[in-house]
Order: sequence, then structure tokens, then C-alpha cells
Amino acid sequence: MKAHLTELLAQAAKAVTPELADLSVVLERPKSAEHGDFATNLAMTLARTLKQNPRAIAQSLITALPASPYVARTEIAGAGFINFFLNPAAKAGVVREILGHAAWGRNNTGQGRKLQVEFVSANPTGPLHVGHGRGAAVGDCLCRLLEATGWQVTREFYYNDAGAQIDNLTRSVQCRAKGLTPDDPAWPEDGYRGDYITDVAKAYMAKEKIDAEDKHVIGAGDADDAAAIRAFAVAYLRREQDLDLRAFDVHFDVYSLESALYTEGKVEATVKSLIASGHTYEQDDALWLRTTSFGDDKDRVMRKREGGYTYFVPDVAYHLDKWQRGFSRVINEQGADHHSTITRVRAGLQALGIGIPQGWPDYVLHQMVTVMRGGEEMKISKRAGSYVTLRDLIDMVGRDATRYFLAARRADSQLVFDIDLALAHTNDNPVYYIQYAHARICSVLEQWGGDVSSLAEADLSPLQLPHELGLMQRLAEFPETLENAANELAPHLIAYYLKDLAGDLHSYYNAEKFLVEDEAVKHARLALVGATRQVLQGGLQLLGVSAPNEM
RNA sequence: GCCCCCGUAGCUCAGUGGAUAGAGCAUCCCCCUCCUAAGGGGAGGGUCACACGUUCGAUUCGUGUCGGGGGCGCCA
Repeated sequence: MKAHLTELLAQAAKAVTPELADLSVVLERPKSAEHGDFATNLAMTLARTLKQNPRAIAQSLITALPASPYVARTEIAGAGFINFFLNPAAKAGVVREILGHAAWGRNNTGQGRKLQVEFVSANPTGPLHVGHGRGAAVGDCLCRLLEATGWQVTREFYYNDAGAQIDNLTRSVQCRAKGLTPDDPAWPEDGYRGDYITDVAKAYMAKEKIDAEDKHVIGAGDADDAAAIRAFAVAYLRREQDLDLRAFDVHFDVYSLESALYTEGKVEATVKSLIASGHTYEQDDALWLRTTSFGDDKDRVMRKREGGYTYFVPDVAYHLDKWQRGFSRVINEQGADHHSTITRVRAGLQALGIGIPQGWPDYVLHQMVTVMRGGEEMKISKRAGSYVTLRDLIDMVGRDATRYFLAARRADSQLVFDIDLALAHTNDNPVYYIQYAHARICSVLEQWGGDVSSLAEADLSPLQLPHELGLMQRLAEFPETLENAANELAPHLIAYYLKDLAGDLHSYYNAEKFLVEDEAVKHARLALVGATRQVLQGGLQLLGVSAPNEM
């Protein structure tokens, strides 16, 4: 419909201003229904070049506008807007389209191209915290959005299992295995203090068997064998994280290990390439990368004076590996505290000089999460000690509410997770509000008892009420909302859309009865709410939130 | 000091180069002999932090100031 109107306008514009070869016609959906179904500011944008009153131009455009079977009327409004009012039959077309296509609203922008999304990527040093939860929710929704727009998505998790944090973890578990507590003077200064460290140590000493995603480790039971403790602790915590993610319904296709980049020689190879590129130099017994040549504000150390590489070197090796695996598009979803690494990784990739685009890879950074309960900030959990875990959230408010609240906010603004709100079973709580709309429709269709697929053929002409026209309008907006959310990498747009759609449905439900005597009216209304149910389902699916048939 | 994000109703937050800036909560009023009231209808509530600039038009774009958060390591 939008394309149709755009074409009409383009023709009209050509008639009015033949000298202007290509002008872009922009149609938008007015915020308020009284301004029609579509509107354009074309006359205003032309006012300048034509040196005419916008309203006069608008009148010329309307006069030149070809007739359309879909347009009921047009009007000139405000400073020179042209508003289009569609006839009800044109609006109702969307209902038939929806019911006729299970995948309605999705598109094929990606054309099956490969794309990788890396997210969560927590260190295996403890349970996932709420920040990881936000990353998991946002990252997974991004994947769903990109899949819905035709991309072939690989979900990937990167484990930093090779750095100082792991040494620290090993020491902490070892101390627990030897019976030390964090109060003990011999406890490492920056050791991990959460209860889970005790669990790991106990399991290790009890010679338990750990089945992690791709690894099987048995506790050696020897408190002096640091290497064995290390392998066991990492496997144990990876399994913990896997279980948390599974409970969150987030799954990965590929797990990459930092340690593997070393053992497979990829770090060394990357360093060699960088040296060969001429962008490195030795100074103060360290090896530096001239990242300032690529937009950084100072050069960065690659190899430390004491030997060993700084963290961004394996990061560059890792991203080179992604590139070589054929991902021309990569999106990294991370906490905003990582933002300084972006410049470094991109600089390293540019220094390689192998044709990686400057802005590659893309980043989506999410800001901090604060958890509130009973009006107070929640900062600790018994299990992890100093932070609230993802598991805590799921246990307290359930998976659906956790996913919804963590994804329903713009990633780049800070998020307050209100436990009491997420637990509320009223319309304070958008999750239940949306799910309830879905369940209500299911209930109505259930009571009707007819064949839902037959509704695709229903005569929709009885749909004339403002509630019905408004609901159809909202449904028609779903494809562009989806497209927009995918382009902007902004899953929260889906959450807001669903809330609005659910609101339209609830209003309609309260105003009109669907299962009425008049068969024609009944079928038309059932077709409309059936289409609404389908869009609600599709939208909730994008968020990874369930769509229950009853509540 | 430098870099990134944010500042919109009492609260939590959407939104946008254009038409009267929206939603939910909270406050007040109203609606179940009726398909799930986990719902709906209505009222009040705003200098879109502030200033300047660009523009026919700025809450939106730019610059600066002030607030809040995060990052600035030969840690990851």
C-alpha cells in the first residue's frame, strides 16, 4: 500500500514539476488517526525549490494525483501535509494477507547471507550476572530479528579461559580445597569469595565428573595440583553457565575458547602478521602496536615486558578468525564497559592490511542493569556474593518476564529491573498484558470452535468500527516495525509494538463482542482477532517469550 | 583531564526535522446478570535539563554548560 501511494505521488510530482528528475517521496504514518492513514510532507520539501506556498503545491499535487481504488479521500492539512485516507476495504486487506501467510511480516533483506552474533562471552569464573542476562536477552533477540529478515545467523560464545582471571579462580578454588576461608589472612587479595567457589572445591575433592558442552573432566581430588584444579574449575563453571543459559532458552551454535587460539598458534600467527605489516615497534622491552595510526589516542602494548600478550592480541586473532570463517558481517553484543576495546580490535584488524572494512565488526553495547526489590537496590546474592545472578532473576520472576524486561529497553540506556513489577500479575506488567491478549483470543476462538484457517476467506467488509480500523492499522505496521528493529539492531521496538497491539486488542475486546449472532459480522471479527493472534505470536517469538493459550 | 551512554509527566520509560510530545504506574472518577476484570473507559499531570546555532519549522541535528552512569592498566 505504501509503495502504491508512493508511486501515485511520484507520478503527481512529475506532472507538477517535470524539471525535477528524482525527488524522494517519503510517506509516513501519522501519529494521530485524524491525520489519515498515510501522510507526506512532499509539498513542504518542494516549497523551497519551487518558491511557492506549500499548501498551493499540495493542491497541485492532489489535482495531478491519479485515481486509486484504495484511497477514500485526501486532504491538505497543517503547513502543507497531504493526508491520505484509505477506504476500509483497502485496510482490511492486511487481515487476509496475515491469515494467508504464516511468516507474514518477515522479509528477506539478508538474502541468506552469513552473519555472526557474538554475545554473553562471560569469563568462566562464576555464575552469570544480570549484565550477562541483558546481553543474553538482547543478543538472542537480535539473532531472532536477523533471522526473521533473511540472515543466516551463527550464535557464538567466546570464553576468556586463558588470562589472569583464571589464575585467580584456580587459586581461589585451591584455597577452598585446602579449607581456607576468605576471612583467612592467607586468602588471596583479589580471590573470588562467592559460595560457588566452595561448591567447585568440594566437587573437585569428591572427584565428581563434569560434562560441559564439549568437555568431560573428573576432579583429581588433589589440592596441590593447580593444573588439575584449573581444568576442573573452568569446566565446572562453564557447565553452570550453560545450564543458566539453557534455563533462559538461549542456545549457541559455536563456543570459541581463548586458550585454543594459543594452542592452535593463531595468536602467534597474528602477531607475526602484525609485525610484518610494519605497524609495530619495540620500546621499553615491550612490543607495541601503533594503534594511533588507526584512530586510537595512544599506542597499545601487545607483548608485555615480562612476556605474555595483553588481552587485545588474542581478541584480534579471534576476530581475524571470524573474518576468515567468512562472516562479512559480525555483531558483538557486549557490556558498555568494553567500549574501549572496540578501537583496539578494529585498529589491529586494519593494521593487518588484508581488506577488512574499517567499521568491521559492528558493536551493540548495553548499559548497566540495576536490580530493585521492595524499593531498594539488590546487590548481593548468597551464591555469587557480590552480585545478583541471572539465575536469581529467573528463579524470582520466571523466564518470560526476565527475557522481556531485559530486552524491552534500549540497549544504550541504563536499565532498572524492578522485581516487584516483574512479579505483578496485573496490567502494570507488560509481559502478562501481552500474553493475556493472546490468551483471550485463543479462548474466543476455542469457544467458537470453527476452523480457524477458513477465516482467511471471510468477508471483511463488516469491519468498519474505529476499534477495528485502528487494530488493522496497527497490524499493518508490524512488517515495518520488524524491519526497523532489525536495521537499528533494536529489539525493544518489538516489545513496545506488542504492548500497543495488545492494548488495541483489549480495548476492542471490551467494546465489542466477537461471538455475535450475525454470522458475517462474527466471521469478520474472528478473522481480525485471529490475525492479531498470529502477529502477537510472531512478535513474542522474536522476543523469546512464550505465547500461552490460557492464563 | 580525555572517551562513550543517558537527561522527556510524581515514578519507570517510548518516540520524532514537522501537525495538540505518548504509554504504563501512581492520584481521582466510572464499567462485570456480558467471549478470562491478569481487562476497559475517563480526569488531572510537561519550559522534552539549560543556552546558543543550523532550518520555513528543533524535543529531534550541531556546539557549549550543568547533572547521572560507565570506561580511561604492560588487568580481562
